[in-house]
Amino acid sequence: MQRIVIVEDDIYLREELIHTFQKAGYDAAGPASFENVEEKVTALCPDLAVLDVNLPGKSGYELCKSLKIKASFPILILTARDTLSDELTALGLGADDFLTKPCHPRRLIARAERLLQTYDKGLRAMLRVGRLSLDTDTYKLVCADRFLILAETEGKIMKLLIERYPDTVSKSDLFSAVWGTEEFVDENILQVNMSRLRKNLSETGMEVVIRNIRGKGYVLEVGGI
Amino acid sequence: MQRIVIVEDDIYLREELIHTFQKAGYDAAGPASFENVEEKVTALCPDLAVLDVNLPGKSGYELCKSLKIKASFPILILTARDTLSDELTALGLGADDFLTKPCHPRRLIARAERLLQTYDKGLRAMLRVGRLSLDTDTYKLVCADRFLILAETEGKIMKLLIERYPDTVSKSDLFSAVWGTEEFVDENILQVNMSRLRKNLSETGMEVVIRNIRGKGYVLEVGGI
DNA sequence: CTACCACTTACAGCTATTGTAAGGTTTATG
DNA sequence: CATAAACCTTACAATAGCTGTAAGTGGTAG
Repeated sequence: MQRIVIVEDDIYLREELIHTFQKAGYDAAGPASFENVEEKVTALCPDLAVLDVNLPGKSGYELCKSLKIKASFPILILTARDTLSDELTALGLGADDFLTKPCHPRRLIARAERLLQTYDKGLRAMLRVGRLSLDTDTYKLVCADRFLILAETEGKIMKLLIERYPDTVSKSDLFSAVWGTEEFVDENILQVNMSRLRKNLSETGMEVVIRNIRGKGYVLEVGGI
Repeated sequence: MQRIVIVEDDIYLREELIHTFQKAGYDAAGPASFENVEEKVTALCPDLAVLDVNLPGKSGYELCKSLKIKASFPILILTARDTLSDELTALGLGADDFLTKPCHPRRLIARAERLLQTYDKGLRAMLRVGRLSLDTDTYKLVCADRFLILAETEGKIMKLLIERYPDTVSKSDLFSAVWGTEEFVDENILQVNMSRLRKNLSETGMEVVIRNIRGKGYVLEVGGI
């Protein structure tokens, strides 16, 4: 479930926002007091922060700026209708999106979902099996405290093995996934790349093994699962 | 602050563990009821889970196994002294570390810290400025929904610009960081690579600009901060 | 205007990756 | 235990992408 943090001083509006998001299936929460708000927000590891910048003492602007520097999540700014968005951009806040309040809940949800989707793409590149993860853009394979950057062909093999884990992957599936054809012209090329991949895995000392099932294909075996 | 989740059915032991970790400066918490424990644990995005496998109904083993498959955090297993760790490994739990209870708080903290450190390394490779992040192993640069994989030289330049953000970085600093020498033999090479880097950034449509300060050096400017 | 700093493009050497070739090892089976 | 099929490994050459050099253009301060 995706977590949304609401930063809003008006208690009624805050509860309403939280309720709106909860109804929409999100894990929504918001701090009641504003001491160390920044820490409170980041500690929650939210997927999205909804932030009212018209907080008491103008601190909302500062909070937005400092969150922006470190945040790994998008920020949706709520602002009173009479505060021009030009003013906000002029202040260099540059949030991911703006919305003037009061606003229709459906409009808010729609904007929030757009932001969540956009930011999610960055994470979609990560495949995971147990403590093993693979970045399918760079083919960086991480396992516990070790990592390994695979060449493209080896990376594609690893990708399929992880996607199909814990099932055995047939050779023809590997051929179509890596070379785009089932009629493998040279049967050997897969084995050569398997060999290279296995060598890399063992040289890095990763507890990851690719086991061959005679006549069936290959399976991934991850240590510590 | 790093978050540690405790899964322990004995209420007294649970509170003691939580207290121990809180005293040590961690954000510790643990669910009181065991419905949907798995969801509850993952929803908290912990940096470490401490798990008593002797939960009622043997469900502790199942929980550990299913967490292990998806978890991005290490798991420290607590087990009664009479349950042999061999039995645990035999069950294919393969946790990141074991500890028999009761155990000395300092011992527990030490083990936990070792695990946190180990897993942290994978994240240390990530530099961040606002919504911009750089993996210094692969030089994958991510900004909002776009990404770009930089060549080594361009990546090293980007790395220094991010590390020094928002300061201006002098040419000689760039030379020593990228080529390891301040006496830049050919002044041009830096500009060539700057040119390539800028071209890549703009072609990807990233809101990231490298500005030249005549006679001083270069600064990074990230959109949306 | 001019000297200096900054930018861009083209080119050639180098390195990592890839597929081919050839030969070795393991495993199932009669 | 002999044989064939499946699987594994190493070496080599072609290729593609990265890097620095060269050479020339554009912009700015004094």
